[in-house]
Amino acid sequence: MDVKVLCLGVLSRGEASGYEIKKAFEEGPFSHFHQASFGSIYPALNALSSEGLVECRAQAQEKRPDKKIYSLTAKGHKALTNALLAEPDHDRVRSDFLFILSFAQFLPPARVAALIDQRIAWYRESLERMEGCAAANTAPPGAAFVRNMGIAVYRSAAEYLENNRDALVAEVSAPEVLVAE
Amino acid sequence: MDVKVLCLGVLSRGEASGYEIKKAFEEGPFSHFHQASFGSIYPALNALSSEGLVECRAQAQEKRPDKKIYSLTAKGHKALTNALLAEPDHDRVRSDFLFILSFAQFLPPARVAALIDQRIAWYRESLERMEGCAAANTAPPGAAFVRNMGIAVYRSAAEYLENNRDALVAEVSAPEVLVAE
DNA sequence: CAGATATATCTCGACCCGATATATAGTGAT
DNA sequence: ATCACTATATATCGGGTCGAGATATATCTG
Repeated sequence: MDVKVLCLGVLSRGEASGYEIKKAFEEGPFSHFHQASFGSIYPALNALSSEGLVECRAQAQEKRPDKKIYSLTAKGHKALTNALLAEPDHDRVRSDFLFILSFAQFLPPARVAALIDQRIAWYRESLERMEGCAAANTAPPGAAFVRNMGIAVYRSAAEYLENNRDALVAEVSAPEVLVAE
Repeated sequence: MDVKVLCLGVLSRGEASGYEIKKAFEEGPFSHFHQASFGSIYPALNALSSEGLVECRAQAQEKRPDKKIYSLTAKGHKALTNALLAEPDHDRVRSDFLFILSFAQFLPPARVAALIDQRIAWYRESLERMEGCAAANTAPPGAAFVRNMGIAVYRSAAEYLENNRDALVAEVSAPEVLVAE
């Protein structure tokens, strides 16, 4: 599942510029399970264009760089459905937060507490954004399913952090006295 | 948080070879929130070695390639605690599964069902492995905290899939009749 | 006894991210 | 009123990382 297929997927929801595709991965409906940078999106769009999978229409803008609006061709739509039929790669998660926390014994307790508090706040903000998205009714069934799964998972993560924060901070604060009891 | 720091972290739990470090990311305690390939681990170990952050002791093995066992130096441990104090990068998730599912309307319903069933089975297997890890009591507090968070999140993901599977399959099976009712 | 799996290191091409360059306009702070 | 930051918009480049394969051997499975 490379960036070319990712772009095809975003464009299947409607025409967009490279900049708008980036935003779909930053704040949009794909933000919690995929991302792509400009350094991969723009080359991908060029390749897609020369393969005839997308069409490009330049929109001249006053005092702004021309907006290049891309849209899916019939051939592009076929390529997308074909790519979606492939066996998905296993999920990949990279969380510096969890890596750092797993060495909590090397950190000052106050830092551990702050790290967890920041993360809880981030989850709560993301949840508000995801829940407040009114497009949930009009969205296709798959998109709604995936969005609700994101909400369920984020909620359980936030709850875990809230319920176990104090215990961890206490454990890294108190020296190994507990063992003696 | 590059692979060099990741290796330092694994080695802080005890000496290990490059092969064993890889396994820590594949099946071990880091598997659900970080990963690293040989193509990044071996160069990282070499760099770490020439910086004096790790020591290498070659263990000659009969009829096997020599095992190079790395261990943390005092300088390496200091570098690790220092790196852990940095602000963590935001988490990154890449899930082809969710990307594909978000376009469920382009897939045969049987494929959607199979995709979800496979994923439920994968979560259940992972949960068994994570829960069956007896080292939970002896593990340092941070590691146990992170492991239990993984269990909580995986469990809620599996439950969501189990509870919503049939509804999604029904929605992508039935044509847009529901709108008329 | 063949084939798969596990141990073990290492390299290389392809791919991708993050930073940076370029240009302009609006917004908030001092 | 000016300074700095953010947003819109495209594009490239260096460096980091992945996945696949090369190499070698032993053990387990059918």
